[in-house]
Amino acid sequence: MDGVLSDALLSWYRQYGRELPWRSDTPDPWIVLVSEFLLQQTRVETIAPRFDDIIRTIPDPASCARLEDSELDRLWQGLGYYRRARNLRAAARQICERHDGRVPDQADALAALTGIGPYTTGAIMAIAFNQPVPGVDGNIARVWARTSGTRCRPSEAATPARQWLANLFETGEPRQIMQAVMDLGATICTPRAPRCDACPLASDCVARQWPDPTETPIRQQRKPTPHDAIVHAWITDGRNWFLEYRPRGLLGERPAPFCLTTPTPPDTLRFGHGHARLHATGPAFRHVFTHRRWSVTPALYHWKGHTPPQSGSTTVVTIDFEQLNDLGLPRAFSRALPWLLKEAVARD
DNA sequence: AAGACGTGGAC
DNA sequence: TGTCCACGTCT
Repeated sequence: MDGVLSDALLSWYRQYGRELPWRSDTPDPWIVLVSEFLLQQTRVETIAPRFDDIIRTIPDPASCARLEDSELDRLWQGLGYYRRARNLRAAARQICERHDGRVPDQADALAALTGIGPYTTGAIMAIAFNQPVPGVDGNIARVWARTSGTRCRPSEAATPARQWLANLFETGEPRQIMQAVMDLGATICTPRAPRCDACPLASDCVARQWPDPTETPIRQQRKPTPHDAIVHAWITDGRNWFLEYRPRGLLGERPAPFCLTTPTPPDTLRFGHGHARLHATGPAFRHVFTHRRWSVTPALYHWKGHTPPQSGSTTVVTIDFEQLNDLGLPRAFSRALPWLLKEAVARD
C-alpha cells in the first residue's frame, strides 16, 4: 500500500530533489552529523554557503574536538542557537573517547551523544547509514498530517508520523526516502503556501481535498515577546577591549559587551578601581529573538584606570584591540561593529 | 515538562 | 511595519 506512495515519492525525488553540499550516495557519517546539527531549527539556505568552509575546518571528529571556544564561535558566527556549536564539540569529544573517533552506527549510541535527540538520531541512521530508523522533524510531521488528513498540533503528529515513515522505509532505501520526504516538506508541502499541483502525493493526500490544506498542522499561538531597551557598552583603553564573559543563557558562555538595562547610556560606569567615560553613542538598532526583543543603543566608553576593570558579579575579558572582529560575536552584538570600529579608531 | 534558545527571509 | 518559519534539544 505504501509501495505506490514510495514509488511516486522516489521518482519525484530523482527529478526534483535538492543537490546539497552534504549529500552523497556514499556519505561520510561525520559530514551528515555536522549537517544535521547545523540544520536544527535553521534553513538550508543559511547553511549551504557556509558548509564547505565549516567542513574544511572540522573534517573529522578529532579536529572538532580540539577547537577552542573562540575558534568554535567563529565557525558558528551568525548561525544562531550557539548552544549547538558547544553540543557539536561535546559530541565530537564523546565520539573520540567512546567510539575511537568514528561516528557510531547504532541508534542508541547516537542518541547518547550530546545534542542528538530523537529526530537527529533517525536522520543520521537513515542518511548516513541507510538504516530504517525513523526521525520526524517539522517537515515530515507536516507531510504526514496533510496526506493523512489529521488536524493536530505538531507535537501530536510526531508519533504517528514516525510510524508512517517507518512503513515507508520498508518499501525502499531509507536514505533516499528520508531525503525525499524532507525535500517535499521544504519545497512543495510548505507551511503556508503548499504547491499541491506539483506534489507527487497529491492523489493520495486527504488535506488536498480541503478548502485549506494548511489547516494542519495547527499553528501554536505564540506568547507576546518581552521588549528590553538596553545599552551595549563597549569599553576600550585604546589598546584593549574590556568585555564581560556572559554567563549561560541568551548569547551566553562567551565574551560580550556589557549589557546595561538602561534605555540610554550613562555618562560614567564605575568598576572598583576606575571608571569608564562615555565617548560616543551609536545608531540604535532593534534585534528580534524568538522569545524576546531588544532595542539596543551601542555606546563607546573610554576606560580611565591603571588596571583593567574589575567586576564583582562577572568575569572581565581583555581582548587585543585588533581582535574584536575575530571573536565570532553573534549578530545581536556584531551589528554595532562597523560604527564602533570607525568611532574607536577616529578617537585618536 | 513548559520554556529557553538566533537568524534572516517570506509574506 | 509585524508575524511566522522553527519539534529540535536541553533543562
